[in-house]
Amino acid sequence: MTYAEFQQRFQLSAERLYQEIYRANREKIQVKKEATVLRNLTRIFDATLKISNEKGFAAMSMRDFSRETGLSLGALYSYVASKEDLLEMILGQGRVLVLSILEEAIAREADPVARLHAAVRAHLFVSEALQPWFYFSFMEAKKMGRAGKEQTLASEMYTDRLFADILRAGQTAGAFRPRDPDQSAQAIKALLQEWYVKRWKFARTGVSVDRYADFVLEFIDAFHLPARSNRSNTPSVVPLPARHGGSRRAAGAAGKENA
Amino acid sequence: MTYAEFQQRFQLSAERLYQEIYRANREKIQVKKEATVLRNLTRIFDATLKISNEKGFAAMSMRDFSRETGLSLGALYSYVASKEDLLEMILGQGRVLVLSILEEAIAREADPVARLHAAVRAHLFVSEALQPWFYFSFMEAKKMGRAGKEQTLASEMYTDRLFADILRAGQTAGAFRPRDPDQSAQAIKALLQEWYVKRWKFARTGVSVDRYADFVLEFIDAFHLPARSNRSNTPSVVPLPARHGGSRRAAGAAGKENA
DNA sequence: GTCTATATACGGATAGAC
DNA sequence: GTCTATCCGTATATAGAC
Repeated sequence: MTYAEFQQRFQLSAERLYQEIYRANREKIQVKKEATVLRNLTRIFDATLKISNEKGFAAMSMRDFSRETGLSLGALYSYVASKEDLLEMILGQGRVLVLSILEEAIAREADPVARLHAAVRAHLFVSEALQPWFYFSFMEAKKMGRAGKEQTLASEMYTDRLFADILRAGQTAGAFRPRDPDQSAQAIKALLQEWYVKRWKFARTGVSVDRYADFVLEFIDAFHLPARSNRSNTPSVVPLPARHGGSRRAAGAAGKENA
Repeated sequence: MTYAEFQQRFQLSAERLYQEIYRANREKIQVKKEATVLRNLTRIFDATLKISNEKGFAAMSMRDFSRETGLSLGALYSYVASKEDLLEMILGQGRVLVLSILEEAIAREADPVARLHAAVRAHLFVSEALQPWFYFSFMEAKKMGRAGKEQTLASEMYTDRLFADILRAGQTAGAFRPRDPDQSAQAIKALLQEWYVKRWKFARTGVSVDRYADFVLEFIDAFHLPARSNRSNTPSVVPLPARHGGSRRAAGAAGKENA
């Protein structure tokens, strides 16, 4: 599957995420006219992700926030009960959406190798479609209260297990070589994480999700698949020609993970 | 090389890092008696890393800080000009130390495979010895001013290139298969980063640095080395037995990356 | 060198007019 | 529904005694 095909199938976007957050918090929001609420919540969430991903949620003042959204302080507080509430609204709902799509994407695959590939691609594609949210979630999750942290941890362990189970099943079926499934799952997730945490690097080198997905899968396959399917000296992912013009963007790139 | 051997050779510790920070900032510090300064700076840096790695540097108030160090607010300000200054002192000096050790560790290795292995092990071992600093640096680097961000970026690109150059040289020499050296370097760094960013996971599963180093090297080798050396079905890194008692620690673990 | 007490500003949050 | 004006706690940072 390519990213374009994924998008055609799942129609995943920030707007979709925002709608889900709205649906889950409808009663807490004072303003009632749906069209208005959706328009302003979009501004609110966009601004939160933008400012936070530049300098951190804690460093985002309500006044920065007011300026970026174009709404006054008073208006903001008729959408959001508190700054902490804003954090939990955003973090809470995203996880559900991500997991549901991941599961739907691998459900139809029976073959272990196909399941592994589908899961890797799906994770990369979801994090591509919702990159600012993923980065935000990664950086800010620890600042939530006790309940929020436990949910984050649970969801982290859930995806670890999702990958580990695919590997275990594949090893039992003889499709994968014997490798520690738990360590492999964690390593795979580290490679997936790289896509949304270090996105500015990929932007600089002009690597697309599809290209990165191919690369990651070759890397993972080389370790897990039997040697026979892994003897090639001509990878599908060939080196790019050196990009001498790339350094022009270097100066301002640190911290602009959200560009 | 094992971690124990690494430690015997380099004697790397938080104290060593703190001494280097002190040397680089000696004239800015008002207090002059060296023994006193070193004792209190140790408390100051330990407290900063501890509190920040729990809830973020921005959320650490000077009163938290005063309580943790056992020094009054007034005393703190005779060591540190401002909170921002504290951030830059800590982040600035660590990078230099890390790079010097990395280079020293690979200098004596001529063979490409040995160089790659030495670099991977050295990076893991340095980040093990200075884990709180690495985590802090990863999470807080973007909150620095313009100059600080550029240095961070430069150092990030420098290590990228260090790994990419080893791969390139090895490919020219025929020791590695043709794989995009830049993408590989980034992937390797993602695996190294996992060690200090998700440390609570390794603590939970009881994985040591040495064990993780073996795993990462097998993973990397499977992708880069010619198929002949990569056909084994009996990896040196065998799966651990399942740990059923592990979930007891689950509840409080999120956010305690620093334990 | 270290403390306590305090100046000063900035933060989140709310009241009430429109 | 949105705004302006403002409350009030907490933050960083400093002054000056010991």
